[in-house]
Amino acid sequence: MRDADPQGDGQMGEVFAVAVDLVILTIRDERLHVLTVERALAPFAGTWALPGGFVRTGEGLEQAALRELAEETGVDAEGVHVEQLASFGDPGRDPRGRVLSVAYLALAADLPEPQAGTDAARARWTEVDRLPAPPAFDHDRILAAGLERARAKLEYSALATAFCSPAFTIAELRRVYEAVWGTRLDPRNFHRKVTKTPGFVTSTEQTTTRDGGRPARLYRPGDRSILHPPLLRSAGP
Amino acid sequence: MRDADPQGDGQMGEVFAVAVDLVILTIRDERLHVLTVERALAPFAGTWALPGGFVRTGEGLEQAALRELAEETGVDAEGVHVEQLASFGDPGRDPRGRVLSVAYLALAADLPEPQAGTDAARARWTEVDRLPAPPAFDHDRILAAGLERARAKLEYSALATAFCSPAFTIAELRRVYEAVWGTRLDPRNFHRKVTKTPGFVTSTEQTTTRDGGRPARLYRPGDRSILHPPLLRSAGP
DNA sequence: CCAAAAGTGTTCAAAGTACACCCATGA
DNA sequence: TCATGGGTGTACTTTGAACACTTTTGG
Repeated sequence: MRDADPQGDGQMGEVFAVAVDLVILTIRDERLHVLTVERALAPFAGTWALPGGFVRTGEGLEQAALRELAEETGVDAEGVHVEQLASFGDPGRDPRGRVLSVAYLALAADLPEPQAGTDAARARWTEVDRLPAPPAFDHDRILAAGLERARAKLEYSALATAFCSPAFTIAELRRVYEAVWGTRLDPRNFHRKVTKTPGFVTSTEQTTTRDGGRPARLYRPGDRSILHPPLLRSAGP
Repeated sequence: MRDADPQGDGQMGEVFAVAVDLVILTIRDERLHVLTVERALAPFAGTWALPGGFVRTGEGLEQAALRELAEETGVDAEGVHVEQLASFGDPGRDPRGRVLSVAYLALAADLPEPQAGTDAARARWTEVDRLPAPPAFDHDRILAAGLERARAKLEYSALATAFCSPAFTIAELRRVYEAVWGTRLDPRNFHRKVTKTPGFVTSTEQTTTRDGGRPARLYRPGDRSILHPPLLRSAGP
């Protein structure tokens, strides 16, 4: 099978168009938001969708994702976490033909209001649990996969720092967890846990009072992406 | 971008062939093995590769993965865990043209010696840390992703039961962890931990003496796929 | 001064670790 | 009988949860 002509005639392999779609998450006003666009053209004109587009000739997948990210948000890859999420390629998911979409998950600190890209689509931040249903294509499944991935990875990785500005306080990091998980965490125990997990955050000498009260020390992301031990959501009572 | 003709002319989107490749893992002789094929045709004739093939017209991605799995192992999906792993589609990864490969991870109980599929390729089980280097295409990266996924998921999911026969003993389950992680676990504490994690395994009334010694109770996989609390690899001393 | 948030100490409970010990089989 | 692995009890250590308390700023 592997040896069929890759430009096959449909016997050994169908011809696909390949798109990248992005689940771009950020935290605004202590709530989790996703970047959505309103489709201008058919199919699904007028309904919301995830930003994305086709992979160009000679372009890598992640390269395409970063290009779309820049087009939609005006942000270069600097400081934004991007990882591949999953691929969706079942027949019939796009009425125009056989389209495989490679979904990417991007996590960013609070970004400026997005600029519409070169395509005529209005982009905006939407709170994830106030989305109008349903989106174009199978983008509800893609978004669900992105949210699940983000929620799970907060537990055992240092991913939460990707939602923070380059220098952040422990309280700001805690509000990331609270927004993504929809829970409340004890500020004092959280502080201890984070600062005692090796490689999670590294202390700077600076402090800030931007949250009011006593000055809080500023931290930068640590050098480890996997946390041992993980920060577990409690199973609940 | 999303609105380009999906059968585009290379301006708005390149034409891809889409393949599925499988990382099929099992445990034989208490060691982790992966199913490999020896390529008969160019490119990379004579080198090992992961089993896989092109997605056919009108065929879903997982459907294609299950078909390849059946072709290579003679096993139907029954009792085999299959999940999507990641996609690899950078230009140049296949000398024949632009090929995107959607990799799947499959975990199975010890299977009979594989039958070669319809393609002229010899398939066999290979111990994962005794693989001759390097494989065809970027299959070393795909395999590495599969191993990492399997190792990580054992911690926080009930995935290990996918490596066991339908009725298994706790010791057999423990040997799965030991093989995949390459560690030793205390049989007594492991037993308690597994049987006290709700939904991990469900007890049957039967016992077996196939491992020698006192009869061991047989278990079936439980109803939960996510474990709370997880079975953690220790960070080490 | 007070309010607010940062950060530390302390206590109790829950979970993990190590290992002594008994159990039920086959040879 | 002994060897072998299954399974339980228990003591000790580590971690987590709850919360009283002190610290350092702004107003």
